[in-house]
Amino acid sequence: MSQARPSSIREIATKLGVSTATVSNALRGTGRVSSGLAEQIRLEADRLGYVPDHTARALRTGKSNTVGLLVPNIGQPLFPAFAQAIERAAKRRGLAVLIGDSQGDPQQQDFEIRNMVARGVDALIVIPTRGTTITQADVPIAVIDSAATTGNIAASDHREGGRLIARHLLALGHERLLILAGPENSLVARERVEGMCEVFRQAGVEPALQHSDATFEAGSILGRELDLRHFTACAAAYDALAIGFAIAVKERGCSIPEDMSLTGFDDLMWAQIVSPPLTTVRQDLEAVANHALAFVAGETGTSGIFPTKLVVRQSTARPSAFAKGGKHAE
Amino acid sequence: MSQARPSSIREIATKLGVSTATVSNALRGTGRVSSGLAEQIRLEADRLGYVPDHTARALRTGKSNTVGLLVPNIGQPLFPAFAQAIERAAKRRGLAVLIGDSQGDPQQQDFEIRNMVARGVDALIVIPTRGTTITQADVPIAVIDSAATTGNIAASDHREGGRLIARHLLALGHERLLILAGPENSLVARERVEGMCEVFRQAGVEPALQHSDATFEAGSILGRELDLRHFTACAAAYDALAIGFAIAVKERGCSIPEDMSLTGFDDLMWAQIVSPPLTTVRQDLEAVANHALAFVAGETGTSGIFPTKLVVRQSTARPSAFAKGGKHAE
DNA sequence: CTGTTAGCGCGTTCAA
DNA sequence: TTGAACGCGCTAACAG
Repeated sequence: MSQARPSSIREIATKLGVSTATVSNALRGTGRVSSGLAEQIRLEADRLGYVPDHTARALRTGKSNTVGLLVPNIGQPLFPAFAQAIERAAKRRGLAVLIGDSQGDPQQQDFEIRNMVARGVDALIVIPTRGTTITQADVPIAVIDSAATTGNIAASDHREGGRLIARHLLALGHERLLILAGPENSLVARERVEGMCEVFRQAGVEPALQHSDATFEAGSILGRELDLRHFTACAAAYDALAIGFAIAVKERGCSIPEDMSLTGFDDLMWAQIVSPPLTTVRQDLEAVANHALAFVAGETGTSGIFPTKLVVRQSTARPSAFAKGGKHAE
Repeated sequence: MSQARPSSIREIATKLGVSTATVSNALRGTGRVSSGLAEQIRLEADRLGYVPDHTARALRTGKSNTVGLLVPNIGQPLFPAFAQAIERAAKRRGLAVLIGDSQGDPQQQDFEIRNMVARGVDALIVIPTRGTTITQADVPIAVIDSAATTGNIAASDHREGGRLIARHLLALGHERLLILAGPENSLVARERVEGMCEVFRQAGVEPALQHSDATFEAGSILGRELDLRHFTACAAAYDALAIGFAIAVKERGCSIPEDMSLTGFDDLMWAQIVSPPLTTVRQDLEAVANHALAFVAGETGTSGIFPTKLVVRQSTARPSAFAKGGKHAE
């Protein structure tokens, strides 16, 4: 249907008997071209369905108008949400997004970074795989991780999010707390947990910490194996963890929130569809994404920390301990 | 840390007193270069950390080794899963993936296609937004939709998937069926539903069809509003629909699978975490993705239809009608 | 058989 | 407004 050779700037130039430079100028509004001629050129370009070749332009200008986005694992539901936010922020700036998945592997991550730079991305947005630091590359990099990460550029205020959760649970009257703290080497998880602990300790409450992967499965295992009798509430550092935990403890006859309150973190889509819907903390992904893009676009030179929001649903309630004297089902 | 100007082929050439052509030949193993010289060149390239400039190479060769992936909405959980599969398949072939989201908007979709072509992608993988046809572009396009779509290149056998569901429900003894058929203009949904209906009708069962969006919310509304008394089982064309439905009917006191069996379609991650875990059909995303890539890479010229798999979980059971005479709770 | 020269591709940019 | 150089890797034609 369409010609194999898309028309070039030269074709237009020849047809109108002008130079390629003039066409280039006219089409981009740069330089000085008489308005009449500019109009003709635009018309002819339209007629030919001319589309500038990004590749050639990139070669000449050194700008590809493409950013690379590197996520740790796009299979985990938070990252598609991030990717979507970043894609939107990029589109607003006329940038395309080259996506890569490090699949949880630091080597893969390094490889992808190099690869993307070689492919001429103007900048990189990296959500680092746990426990890794980003090696400087030849392009601006915006790291999205935790405020504590060296070189972090955009992040949610995970620590404050942890505080929100803790205050919520304290306000409900919980004093015997289990924290599903996630992986020990995750800075994000650490921030979340420290935020919680800080508030709990100020209230004279010492929570029990339990580390694990950040997955649904890990939560499920903990829910099956932990001794729940000592706790009236459980705060997880990730929704996935909380959801896995919820399902496992329900099978043991522990009902949420009657026997135990439960909170997550991230407000994944799941959080509202599990039963009971999960009280959790939502990140402002749009804001984080936008700041990351603004940074690599040179619009700002500072890093941004963005507030999170407590989302209260039905998985938290006052402890039944008040009524039942601390006994749990089973 | 690193020099701003990545070293070029010329730099190596100058340093070794040879021509750029020789360097190019040596580095890519083409042409004739004595093995000794080739080795030296490779060493020097290594020492300088030389990385060929993809942009320049792309301009000269007309190949960018990049494919564009266009999804309808990356917020919907099936598409990240697809994206991941496609990214893997692309990586195996040394291709990078430029990702775009049409956000359910046909115009956006058109724009993205043009944009990606202008950016020099070698090929496009498009999962079309509902009810749209892909306009031919100047690069190979692999459309992933339904076997019935004109120009479809890779798809799961949605129709057979529908048959699997129907046979499963029939085998359990269900004869009064509700089908949540999804959007009327979705070819994928239509295939799934037709597969079901075909089997049901052969068994002399006429299911009731209910169209709606493919979303969790739509399922939820249907679950609240439909009159359930006539049905012992409900088969949804999408997991999201089934899950929304499940939660709504549970609130009405209808329990699954005791009062009503329920099936979904796609085997999203959610399907196993809702309660009860959902009986559904799983697509072989890897196979579909791989075929799409194989097609645009010219490895195959045919379209591929890939089998789906029934995943039986706890949302389906024999109808209680046998025991209770067809009465439902409420 | 080994290596070089010259110029391509295409939009941008600068001196004229 | 323009001609010509430019960016950088690739490649056909050519020379040693």
